[in-house]
Amino acid sequence: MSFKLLESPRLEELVNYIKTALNSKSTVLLIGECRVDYEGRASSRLEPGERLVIIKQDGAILVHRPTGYSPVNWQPSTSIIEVIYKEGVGLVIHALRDRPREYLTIVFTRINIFFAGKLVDAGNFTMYIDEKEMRDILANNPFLIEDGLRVIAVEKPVGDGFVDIYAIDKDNRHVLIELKRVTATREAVLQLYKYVEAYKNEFGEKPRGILIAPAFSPSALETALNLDLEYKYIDLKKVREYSKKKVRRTLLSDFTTGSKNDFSH
Amino acid sequence: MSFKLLESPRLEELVNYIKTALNSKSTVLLIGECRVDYEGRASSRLEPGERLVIIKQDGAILVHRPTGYSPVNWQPSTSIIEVIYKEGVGLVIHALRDRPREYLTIVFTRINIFFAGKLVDAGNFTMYIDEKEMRDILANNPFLIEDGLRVIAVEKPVGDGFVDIYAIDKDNRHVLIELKRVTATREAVLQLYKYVEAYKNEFGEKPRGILIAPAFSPSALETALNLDLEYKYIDLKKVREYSKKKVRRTLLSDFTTGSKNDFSH
DNA sequence: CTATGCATGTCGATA
DNA sequence: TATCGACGTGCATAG
Repeated sequence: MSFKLLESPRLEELVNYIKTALNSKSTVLLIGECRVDYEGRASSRLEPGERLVIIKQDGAILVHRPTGYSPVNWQPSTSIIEVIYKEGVGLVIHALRDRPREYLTIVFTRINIFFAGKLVDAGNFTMYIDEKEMRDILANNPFLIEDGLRVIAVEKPVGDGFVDIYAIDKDNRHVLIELKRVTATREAVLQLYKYVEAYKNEFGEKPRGILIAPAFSPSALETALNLDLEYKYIDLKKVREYSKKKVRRTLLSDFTTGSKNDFSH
Repeated sequence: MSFKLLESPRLEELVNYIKTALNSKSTVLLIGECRVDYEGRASSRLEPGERLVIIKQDGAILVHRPTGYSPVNWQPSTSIIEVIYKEGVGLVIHALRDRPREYLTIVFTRINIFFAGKLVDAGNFTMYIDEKEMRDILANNPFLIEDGLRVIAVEKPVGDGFVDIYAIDKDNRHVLIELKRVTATREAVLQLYKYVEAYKNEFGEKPRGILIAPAFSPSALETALNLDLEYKYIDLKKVREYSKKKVRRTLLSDFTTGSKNDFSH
């Protein structure tokens, strides 16, 4: 990684550093005092304070306060970025986004740290269980849901939606299965209900509706009961064992014991 | 702002710097090569690459790749953070979150930049139009919706939800109004439909249902038609004019003209 | 503390 | 390109 680092630079001289960095698709970090205006789908104003501003290699901009997960202001990667020094005002960074049309303006009155560097990051990112994979695993291993279940289709179009799994049970009844990877809410039950009703209208036969999730909110359980829908708890750890991707678990104990080989590949 | 900045530090010596920084509730930035494992609601693995890691003053952790708005991995502010140097492995940062129980592990094999500083940020943040304010403005100025409309309540409980505005029209018909600050989708129409149906069941009278938004998706329009619901376009700029908060617009021209007093307060 | 719905949601897939 | 649905959604608020 090649980078440029400046401590407490003068704002005037920084303009060209930033422009150069942006032109060469570097990642820029600025730490200092600024205020921020945003105007677009909504509008906001952030009064002066010390923040971290990140301008990424694809033009994404993040303004982070010293606390919290979310950036207080931002612009996704489609931005056009201008950098100007205005005497008596400060270092002005202006980001324009098309569709939706949005403006973001950052005005620095002091900068403590400037960093610009080309980060090289080709590392692969794998998410091991998302809802799609959970669906595929259960579709390929329907006994995890119920004995004697035969899966006919995944993402079967029903009404104006798609039910996750469509199957026939051991008594030859039709089954619509809706999956949630997290706690199922009433919304999930209503979604399943919509499918069941649409299926009934479309195919003339009322199917069983089963909601599968690792947990259920009370209102979900109540609604399921009222709407004559079934629900079934699923153990994600168990599902994960059937994943084709090998998942290497990282445990807290890896770091609290003295073992040195936890990360050997 | 007091801060500590190190260029290409040795990982061994960095451990104490980081611990000290975290203890004193400083914001920590690390730029270097790392890999990341996550395990919780889902699991993920990020192979080695150069990234920016932010540990905020409240314990929020963000791992940012050189592109994109979203952090590739993160932990919100409820984390417990451990920092360990493991010979032959690297600098290990471990963040544990309760509820939901989630583990995040970052392993640095090289660090180019270490920054730790106490950012002072008391600046006020104002969002000028969110849905709540849009609702209040329309409730206080119902003529913006329709002539002769009398608002009875906002956030009126209907069924197991709350309709944004409840009103009586000039013909004394009951009206349920659902607001969207952005393009209304079919989901928004279905939500309104739920309220209209629930109201009918609860109060024995079928109310008018009006969906108000600056734009509508085709399926929203179609669904509204099918479900006998009304829709009305609203101009957010017009609504904004009735806002009690004075909005001072920040325009691109502010920075492209020579004026120096654009940010005077 | 849980449940509910908004968000400048963002992001990917799809028609 | 617009629309749709998922997300490790996060987050505030109401009950």
